[in-house]
Amino acid sequence: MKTLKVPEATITRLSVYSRFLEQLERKGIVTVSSVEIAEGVGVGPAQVRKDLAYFGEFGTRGVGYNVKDLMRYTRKILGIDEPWPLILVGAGNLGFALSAYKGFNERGFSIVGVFDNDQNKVGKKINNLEVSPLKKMPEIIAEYNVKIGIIAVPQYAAQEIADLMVKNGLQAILNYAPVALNIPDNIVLRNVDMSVKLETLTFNLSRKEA
Amino acid sequence: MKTLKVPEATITRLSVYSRFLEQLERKGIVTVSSVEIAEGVGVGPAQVRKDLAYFGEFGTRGVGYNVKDLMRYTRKILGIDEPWPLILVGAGNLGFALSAYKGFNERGFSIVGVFDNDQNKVGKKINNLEVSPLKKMPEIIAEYNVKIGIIAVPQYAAQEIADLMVKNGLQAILNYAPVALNIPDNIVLRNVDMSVKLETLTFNLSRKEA
DNA sequence: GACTGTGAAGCCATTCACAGCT
DNA sequence: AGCTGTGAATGGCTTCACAGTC
Repeated sequence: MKTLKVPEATITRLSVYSRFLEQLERKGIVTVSSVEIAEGVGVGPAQVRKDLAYFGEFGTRGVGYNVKDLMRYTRKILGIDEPWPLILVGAGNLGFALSAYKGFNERGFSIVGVFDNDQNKVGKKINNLEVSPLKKMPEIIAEYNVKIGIIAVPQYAAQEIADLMVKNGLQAILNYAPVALNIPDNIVLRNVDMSVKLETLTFNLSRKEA
Repeated sequence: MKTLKVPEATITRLSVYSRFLEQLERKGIVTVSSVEIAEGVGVGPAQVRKDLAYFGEFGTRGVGYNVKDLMRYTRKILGIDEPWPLILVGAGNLGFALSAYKGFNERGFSIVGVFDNDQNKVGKKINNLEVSPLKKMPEIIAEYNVKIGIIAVPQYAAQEIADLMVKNGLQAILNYAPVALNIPDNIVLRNVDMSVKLETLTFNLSRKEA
């Protein structure tokens, strides 16, 4: 069992396999082969086996993988065998969108605090949670033992929020603001850009016509 | 000027550069170097130059790139020099989230129709647009000359909607349902999974502790 | 002197192909 | 016979390093 240097792409796919396995389990399917997983998620079978091989030997030769077990393993590897509390900063359109989204809960995440420094937004209910002022952040983080923060503020305010999150002890940040954040490298950072994927679509559409 | 085999990763970065250039332009900055772009978006300078080189020679040696021009070029390459009308299917939580999100508009996209086959949702207002029944899809597509559809329905309904979109002549699909869709390969498809990025965070957090 | 554009080198991820198990 | 696990081969993206231009 190797441990070092797992490609980021492998983690991404692992997350997809994990969700696919859940669907199989719900259908009562007991065993699955790498070919079936591959077809289900749209990658090659060798890729599936390679990805899993980074973490151990989960299958049985001649048989395949036990769906329930493999699902548990993938969740464990991804670190979602236990629930994660999140805080979200930015109660604008995107922040509202994110906190209303149920998909996070299904994967073991729950937003325990929403913050904004706009007085007009503080106190408003957003998906059953009251929007709090930024100064309450340390309190909520301590109460729920939060490690992960989501940034959904405008670009110009993002760095300031990131600094605040780091100062308050968060260890990972998911950033939806379209800007490169400057943070210590012991903090895990991922950036999400909602319109990038749309732009890869238009790139390909424009190109097809040319 | 080469044309073939542009890596998908290059398109993704191009989209990021394009947004960064917009910010520079708004600040009134006239010229920018590959090093500055690289620092601004978090990649290497050689990467920036290579990416741009796929599409032409936009810079001046010894000087750098003209911000306004390069911004226009990138938008042109990405196909977003003209606005794109979109339709969205699925008026649940995620659909609402997406249609409320202003970031799409800023990049030249506008949702011109929201559909759902749930009678309880049809007729409701969602961000100034009335939710329509699926059978109105052909009409809206024709009226606005829509080419791109967004799928934001539950996993079990996604394939059916994809088929419908293809039948109605859409040429590109952005799929938020966690399932591998089966569509003709002349249709451009991209999948978005909202929780994958969160799971790469938890993977890294769990690993750090171990 | 500064910075772009690019062939070549280096590196990393994916795919192949088969040995090994059931 | 069927399917996993994996070393080796392949392919592709990224980084280097420098020639070319202003």
